[in-house]
Amino acid sequence: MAEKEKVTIYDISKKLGISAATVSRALNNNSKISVKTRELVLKTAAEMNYKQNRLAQALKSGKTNNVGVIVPYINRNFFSSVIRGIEEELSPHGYHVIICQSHEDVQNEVKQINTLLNTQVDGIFMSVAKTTQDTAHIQKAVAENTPLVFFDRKKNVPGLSSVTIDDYRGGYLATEHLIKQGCKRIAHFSGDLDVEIYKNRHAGYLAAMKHYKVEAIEKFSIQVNSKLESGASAVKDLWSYDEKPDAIFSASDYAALGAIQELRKMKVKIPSEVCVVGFSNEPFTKYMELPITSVDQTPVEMGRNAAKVFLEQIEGSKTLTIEKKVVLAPELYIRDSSNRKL
Amino acid sequence: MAEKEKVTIYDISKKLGISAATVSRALNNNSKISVKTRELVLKTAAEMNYKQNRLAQALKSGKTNNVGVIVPYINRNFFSSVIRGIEEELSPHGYHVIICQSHEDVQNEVKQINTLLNTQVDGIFMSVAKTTQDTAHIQKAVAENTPLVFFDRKKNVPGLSSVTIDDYRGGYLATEHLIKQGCKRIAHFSGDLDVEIYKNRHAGYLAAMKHYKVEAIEKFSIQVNSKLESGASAVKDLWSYDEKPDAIFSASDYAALGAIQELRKMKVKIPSEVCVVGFSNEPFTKYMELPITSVDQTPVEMGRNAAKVFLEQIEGSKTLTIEKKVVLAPELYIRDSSNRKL
DNA sequence: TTAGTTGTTGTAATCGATTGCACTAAAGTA
DNA sequence: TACTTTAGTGCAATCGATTACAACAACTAA
Repeated sequence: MAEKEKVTIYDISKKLGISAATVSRALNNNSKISVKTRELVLKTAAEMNYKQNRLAQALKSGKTNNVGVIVPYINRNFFSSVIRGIEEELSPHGYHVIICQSHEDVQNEVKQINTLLNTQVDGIFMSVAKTTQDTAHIQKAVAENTPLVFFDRKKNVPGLSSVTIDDYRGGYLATEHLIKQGCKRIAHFSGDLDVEIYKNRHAGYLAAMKHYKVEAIEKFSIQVNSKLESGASAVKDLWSYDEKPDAIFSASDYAALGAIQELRKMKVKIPSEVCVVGFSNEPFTKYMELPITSVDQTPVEMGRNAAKVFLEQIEGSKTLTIEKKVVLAPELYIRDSSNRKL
Repeated sequence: MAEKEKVTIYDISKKLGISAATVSRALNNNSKISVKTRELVLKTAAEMNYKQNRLAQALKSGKTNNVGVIVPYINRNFFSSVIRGIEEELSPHGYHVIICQSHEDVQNEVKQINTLLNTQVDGIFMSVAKTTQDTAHIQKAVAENTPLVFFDRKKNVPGLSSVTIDDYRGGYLATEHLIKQGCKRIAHFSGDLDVEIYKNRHAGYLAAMKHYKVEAIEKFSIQVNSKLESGASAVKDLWSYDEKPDAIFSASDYAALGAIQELRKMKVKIPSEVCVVGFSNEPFTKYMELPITSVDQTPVEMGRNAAKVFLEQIEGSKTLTIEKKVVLAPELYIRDSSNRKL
């Protein structure tokens, strides 16, 4: 009884004694069909609870209305927010979003791209794994004519568009803010400088220092990872020096938090003695007893923009691929950890 | 030049002067094919860079290897973690995960289910919107024979499986823990009691109170939403009474945090004067200067389990649908906000 | 030598929707 | 009245892969 009774256009055509072609045309609002027939078909289709089989349609048209998103981990706030942006922008256009995780591993990236191409997605969005160097797998998407848009972490592949934030500017803003708080010895916790985003944040930091003629002490630049312990141990290192920093700009919120916890243990007062600024505006930064100043990457906006670039790309002339680089402005959220003017 | 040259089995068959059927069989390791032919086909397919068109295959087989997940918002930590679990469990089986957001609105839920059914997904996972009452749209999936598995927020629909955590037990554990800390006047911040999970947490709270013979003062049960302000204002209400609570078990981490912030303003000492326990184990709870005790819902496990239920359901006999209710045990993470034995 | 196997491959239908081309009948024109 | 348009439909091929059934060759058994 609970038989899956899938109604096709043939069922409708049989019932009405007309051809399936006519039914199809009526359902698609084709102009060369009489009003009478169209209404009859539409009415019958509704009655029979007809549902278009998008699979068949996809096979015929070569368009699945599916897009794939590849991120390192889907449950990182930043990535899930970008995906939210993509979904919300694309959903009204009838697209579905398929998610894939690379687990920060190029091998997986390769597999995911291949299976996505196999399932004939209409486009791919991706933020590459930290370790990704070779871009052969990405070129493949280009070769198959599937639009691919990078977000946040990109690679330079000719013909491919990207949406990123201006990490340089983020680094600059954060540092400038610290300088304006009166800080003179500003340390920087950077991520892996081989990764573009961290390199840019670092460059922004240096540029601000230079612009305001504040000396950037070399040993004050420390490489950390996005873990609390990493920030804590960096603080320990820094405070072993005679001259101690009076501010920290961390490229990671987690390292910033670790630093704050360590500083508290050392009874260093924040922000009066040391100001701290993080990066990413992770949800926890605003919930702390001492809320942490951070650079927001506007992830939802990033997703929306990536989606828009994709839409332009497929709606535009198929043959002409336009490489588009969208750079979003980061926003500095000033909170207690660096606000001396309370 | 960058022409999308999709190689089909016909191209292979033409090149080798054999039929497409033979090629198909060779590629599918069909037993009734000579080893020689098979190897020749496989070799040629590789040379021509043949890629199976899974769309055509899906149309033929009626199986897309896609599943849909419907959640209120994808960028809530809990939901994205569940999705991660689903993805990681299903991906090795060749499934892709399509995500949809209901924005806590039944209308959207209806639309999403319909479009998912249209695209012929092999299964649907969902956590219903808070306001969902009517289940007609869900029944529809049942009628079309598409397996649907609820997680966390479920509805009672005959034949449908679900994976949830034992909210009752979570409420009980949290309350029991508070009692063992010596708390006697334990308040409860509940969510909307019409929502099953909140009702159960509340019931668990009451059960523990009863079991340990601690009086559950009625006006100490306050309904809040998942916002900081809500928790803060609930604290204000409570502290207007002559007899004040010495513990708060909040069904929401956010309300718990709001409560803590308000208590701090009032110079109430935590945990010595008041112990606080939250629910969900949001990432921020462990990062606070005063880390917050919370009930973990093991979201990734929940996702994995939901995926397993789905797999059993489709791999088992198609005709026999088994309703399976998986209930996971929540875990209490005891942290400083309620730990007096430091 | 003939009938019966076994192994291998081809033919053609199928999944459901779309669409170029052909055809019919009604309307318009001379 | 005879001829051209034009609106409305149907036929059949197509998208790419799968598979029941038929066909055929080679080989075995009688």
